[in-house]
Amino acid sequence: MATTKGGAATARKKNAGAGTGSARRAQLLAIAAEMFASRGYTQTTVRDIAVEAGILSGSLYHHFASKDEMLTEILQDFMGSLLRQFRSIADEADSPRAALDGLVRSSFETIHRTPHAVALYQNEANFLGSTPEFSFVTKASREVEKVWLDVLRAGIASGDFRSELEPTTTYRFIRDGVWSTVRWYDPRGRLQHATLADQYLTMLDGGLIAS
Amino acid sequence: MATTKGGAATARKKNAGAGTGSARRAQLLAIAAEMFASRGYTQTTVRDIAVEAGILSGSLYHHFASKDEMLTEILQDFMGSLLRQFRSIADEADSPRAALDGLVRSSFETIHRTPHAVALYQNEANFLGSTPEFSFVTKASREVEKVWLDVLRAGIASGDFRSELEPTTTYRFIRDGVWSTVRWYDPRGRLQHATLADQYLTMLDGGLIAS
DNA sequence: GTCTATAAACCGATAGAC
DNA sequence: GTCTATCGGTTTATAGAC
Repeated sequence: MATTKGGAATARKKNAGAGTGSARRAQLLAIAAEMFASRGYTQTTVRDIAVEAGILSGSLYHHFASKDEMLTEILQDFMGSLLRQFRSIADEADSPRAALDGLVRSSFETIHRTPHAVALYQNEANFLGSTPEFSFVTKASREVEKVWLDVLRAGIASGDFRSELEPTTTYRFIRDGVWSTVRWYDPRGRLQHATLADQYLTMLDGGLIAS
Repeated sequence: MATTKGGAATARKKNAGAGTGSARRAQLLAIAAEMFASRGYTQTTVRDIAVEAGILSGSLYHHFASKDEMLTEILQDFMGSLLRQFRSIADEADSPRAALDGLVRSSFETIHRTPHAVALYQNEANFLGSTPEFSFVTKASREVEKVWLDVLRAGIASGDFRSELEPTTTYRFIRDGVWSTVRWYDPRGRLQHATLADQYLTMLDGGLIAS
């Protein structure tokens, strides 16, 4: 744990000199993310990742200090960019309705763009939350929640959203309904992510019951 | 695999004679379910379960042929009773609206009553679906989907539900939104499952947007 | 940057005594 | 029904040659 950054520092140094970007490191992380997402973090062995990358398991430790470090880096990159994305959408929206619409569409876009990271977060976040090493995940989740809650509360206050809705519970229902999509959505299938967002917003905005 | 039922048969035999019910077996399964749900199936070791039960890991194999068998039995009991429950609700409902209302409320009730089994199904179903031994889970899931889809289609056909909704996608959104609740709902907390169902149905029926 | 070789720990499962 | 004792296999991770 104390030597956690050894391999990483070496890789970054070399990369900074070459100027090509740490392509190898990023490539290995992409492989790891896909396998972590599809078969689960604990079910994926470092051997599995190495074989998929065409090297031996020991060689992975030249790039990463531990298996945990791979997961940490994947989730940190994901949570960081997600939070920035959500904040900019909420900041630039003209109305609570437009903000919520943008947040939902951005979420489906994210599922389309980085399904592995989303699935990983979706499947392992609960377990990870209990270990101190991954407390940053819980922390980032709370920041994201704050953004959505502000939008919902503003909409209820302005009369745009129904006042019967309890903000926190409503947020959780929406969040889970949207992110769970990653379990069955196929990025290469015929159902486009924008269409999916349309369908979800149709249901969410107007409800199920015909008037 | 061939001797899968050895331990079980022994336990049931002894139990049938004593007439006390296979209380020990059920108790061990309850312990296993809770640990599988809270820290994940693969992250839970047979040693963990044994310690929690106050025995040694080897002793578990007197009751169960394998760790897999414990998971199978938990999920089989759960999926079976869930399917029966859903079918009876759909059959006895007077209208599509009443049927959907009943299905949703019954789901929240199930989360309240057996949170561990729900969480287990929610967290491991995707992974389990790929192994032939647990194909019964996927099969039961499809039967459940059929019940919900019939209700949604009937409601759209009768004009009770909005015709813009695509049944399959709508079902998945509802399913995920409802079942995901298990991740944050506390059965012993102050928020009752019936209240939660009310809040979800308020959002689902009428939508977010104020009229 | 990768390979060879291996350490150290852990896992599921078994055989047989009590 | 539980314990003692242990086997065989797998896992993460390390040290050092190339």
